[in-house]
Amino acid sequence: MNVTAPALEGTALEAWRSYLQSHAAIVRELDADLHHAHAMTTRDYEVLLYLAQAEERRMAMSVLSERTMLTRSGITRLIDGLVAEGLVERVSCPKDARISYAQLTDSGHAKLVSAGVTHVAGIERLFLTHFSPEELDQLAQLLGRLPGALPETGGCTAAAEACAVSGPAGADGTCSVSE
Amino acid sequence: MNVTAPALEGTALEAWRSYLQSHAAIVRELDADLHHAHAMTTRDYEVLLYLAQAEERRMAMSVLSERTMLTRSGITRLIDGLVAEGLVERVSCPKDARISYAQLTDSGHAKLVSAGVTHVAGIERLFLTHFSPEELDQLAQLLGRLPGALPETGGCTAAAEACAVSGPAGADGTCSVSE
DNA sequence: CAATTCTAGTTGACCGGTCAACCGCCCCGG
DNA sequence: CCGGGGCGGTTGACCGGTCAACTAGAATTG
Repeated sequence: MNVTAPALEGTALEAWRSYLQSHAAIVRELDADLHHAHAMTTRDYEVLLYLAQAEERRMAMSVLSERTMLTRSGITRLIDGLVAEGLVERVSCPKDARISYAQLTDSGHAKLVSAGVTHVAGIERLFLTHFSPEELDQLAQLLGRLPGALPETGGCTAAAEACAVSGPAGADGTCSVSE
Repeated sequence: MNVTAPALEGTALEAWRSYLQSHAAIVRELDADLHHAHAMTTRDYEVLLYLAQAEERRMAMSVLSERTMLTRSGITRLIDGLVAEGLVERVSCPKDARISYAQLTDSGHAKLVSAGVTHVAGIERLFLTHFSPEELDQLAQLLGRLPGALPETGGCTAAAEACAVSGPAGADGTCSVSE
């Protein structure tokens, strides 16, 4: 008996396996870096970055939950943590009393900035340095076809777009955070 | 203030972001498939596959924990679950009473086989179909350089090697399970 | 052989996340 | 204007995993 579809033999699988394994290893390491250097989770970093990029540095919980691909309760709890550390505040919306915003504090912003340095360095070291610029283009072009990847914005104009931080689940942006 | 290292602008990031996002989306979907069709976790699938490929269809807990990149306690609990479902049995080692093996039962094997069909189909659908054979080679070649990926076995001989199922954390093999 | 030390596995406490139930508030139709 | 339904957010119960402490059995050494 054989579980393998006939098509799945030889090198096709190698791409898949490298894809999986490298991802696991890289993400693990990035997490460890961030945790070690800033006592912070990749998730934390991600939402801090989202907030920093947002209008007024605040976002409604549910918007945040969509972006991060966490459930609403998940985001509630994550923000609870950030609030406890003073990196974020909850502010309520005058227009709609149901909404509560998570707003980046100054200390949250500062922490994001310093964490960003190590995080970006990690991406550089673990991913980018392994390829030439042409190869990175190639990769972007190939991986862009996969489900979930942005459909390869051929010459996207605004930094805003290019910056749109990571995406579903455990992504991490690497964008400018201006001030 | 700017978090981004100067080098990290433009398209370089696109490769990284597609890499992250596609992985999240694909893995999520694969998980959902497996869960929906077989009420089983990708982790479960992974260890069942390891067991199926192992000598005598059994492995010591700690070996299993290395392979799956779970902690020993994690593997204990995971196996607890599989035992409860009757997919695996614990058998003790006559030579060394400290060791206990997890051994695949017939029903576990059957379940693996049927789950394998849907899982492999998922990989096909979500990953492989997006590329031509040449592109898959390219990808394998590029991704193979990343940390954690096997170093591109140029013409690896044995199926055994090619089959060495996924790797660290949440990998999933796609190999033959013969009997 | 006894004492030490190392290894395999399990267990308890906890953590980060989900799911489902819930509360409070908006909004829309009588 | 008020009653019901839908939406935003939080909360409780649980789950899958880690870490640290522990137990039992090997191995090593004097």
